Amino acid sequence: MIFALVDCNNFYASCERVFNPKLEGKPIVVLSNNDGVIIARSNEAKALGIKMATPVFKVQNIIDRNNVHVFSSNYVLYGDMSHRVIAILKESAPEVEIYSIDEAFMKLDGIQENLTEFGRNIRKKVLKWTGIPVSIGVAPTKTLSKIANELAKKHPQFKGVLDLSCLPESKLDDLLAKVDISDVWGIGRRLSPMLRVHNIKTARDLKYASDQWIRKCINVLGLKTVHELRGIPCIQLEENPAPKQSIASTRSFGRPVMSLTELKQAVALYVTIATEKLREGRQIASAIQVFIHTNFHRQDQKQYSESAATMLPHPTSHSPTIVKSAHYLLDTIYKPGYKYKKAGIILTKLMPKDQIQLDLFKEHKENPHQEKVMQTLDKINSKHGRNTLSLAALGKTKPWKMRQLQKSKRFTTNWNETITI
DNA sequence: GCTAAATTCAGAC
DNA sequence: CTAACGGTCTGAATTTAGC
Repeated sequence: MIFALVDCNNFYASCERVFNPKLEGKPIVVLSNNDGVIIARSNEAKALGIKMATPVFKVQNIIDRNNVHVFSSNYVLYGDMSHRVIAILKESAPEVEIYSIDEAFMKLDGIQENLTEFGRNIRKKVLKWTGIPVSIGVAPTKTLSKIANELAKKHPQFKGVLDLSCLPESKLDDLLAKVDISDVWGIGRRLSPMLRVHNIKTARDLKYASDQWIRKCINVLGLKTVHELRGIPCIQLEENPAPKQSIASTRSFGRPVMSLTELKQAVALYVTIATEKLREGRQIASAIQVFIHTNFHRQDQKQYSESAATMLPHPTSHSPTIVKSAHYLLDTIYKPGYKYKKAGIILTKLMPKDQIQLDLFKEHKENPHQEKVMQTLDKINSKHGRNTLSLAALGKTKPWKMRQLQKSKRFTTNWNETITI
């Protein structure tokens, strides 16, 4: 088998740069929702020592001194750019798995061409048509293609494309010996230190670890990783992802929230967001969880964190019904006197819309009227823009809504935002 | 003491 | 100027509940 992993370089930062070419060569960072932490950096920002997931205030002086350009995250823009990149990949190979907003696996079996050349062509095309630079790693397993991609990105001599599929074993091992254990797909912050203690420090060390030991000290996923490093494919390409099992919508607030009224407005908004996704996937939810908590980072303030869950009256995607349940749960967990920082809802026990499990003892049919109302609402909002029509429960002012002070325009999806001067 | 369900942990990006 | 630290999702392991 031959896999390719295509990964957009510094994706969010690159998207910002496409529509603002003056930023070429300049340091850029993109912030999380609520402008709290750094979630993407251009190469220039990385070179300044700005690390991933750092709270902005901790590197504010580096930002100021070096005139780093700072953006709030603009998911509408990034999502649209992602679609454009994926569309090009899909016309280049028959089997493509969209792995994340900035990554895709491709199956390259049966391609006669030299695979490095093939990769270079894709790279050129994506850059020309979208403005986004990508790196491509080719290998006999997904895990190795991830490593190939990392190496392609890191070492300029590969010009963005590295094919490990035709390398002799000893050469491959030399490369794997240069890959830190924490950079192996599936080895995270708990396993890396544990493995290092046992003298497994590189991808090569892990490749030659004993199966029994790995099974005992990690788990079956660890074993799969090891086999994949040996070139034995254990993780298949998933072109059609399984339907979602849960849908969450959770946000930090732009300022502390104390009142139940405001929490209810926020939670109603999160239900709206989650049920839109639910209906888009033609699913319905059977249960809901709600949680609230104070700011964990404020040791000077009293802390409170609670969650609660309930079954919905019947499986549904009707937002007013779900808001009612969410508000009921909020009533049970809310305690006055705390400064809440974050709230969220999670829809669970999802099922396909057309396969409602009928309860033997309950006379409940999905109300066709409710379904119609939701369809009409979705139609209006897709035609006239999100939020054209929304529940009164969201409130009008939303003083708690997240900060996004430095957001770029939605250049590719909104007519009013296409031109900048 | 078993299985099933719920919860927690760890991982990814 | 203040004060300031993401969001979504999955699969396995672990814990708890129900018999």
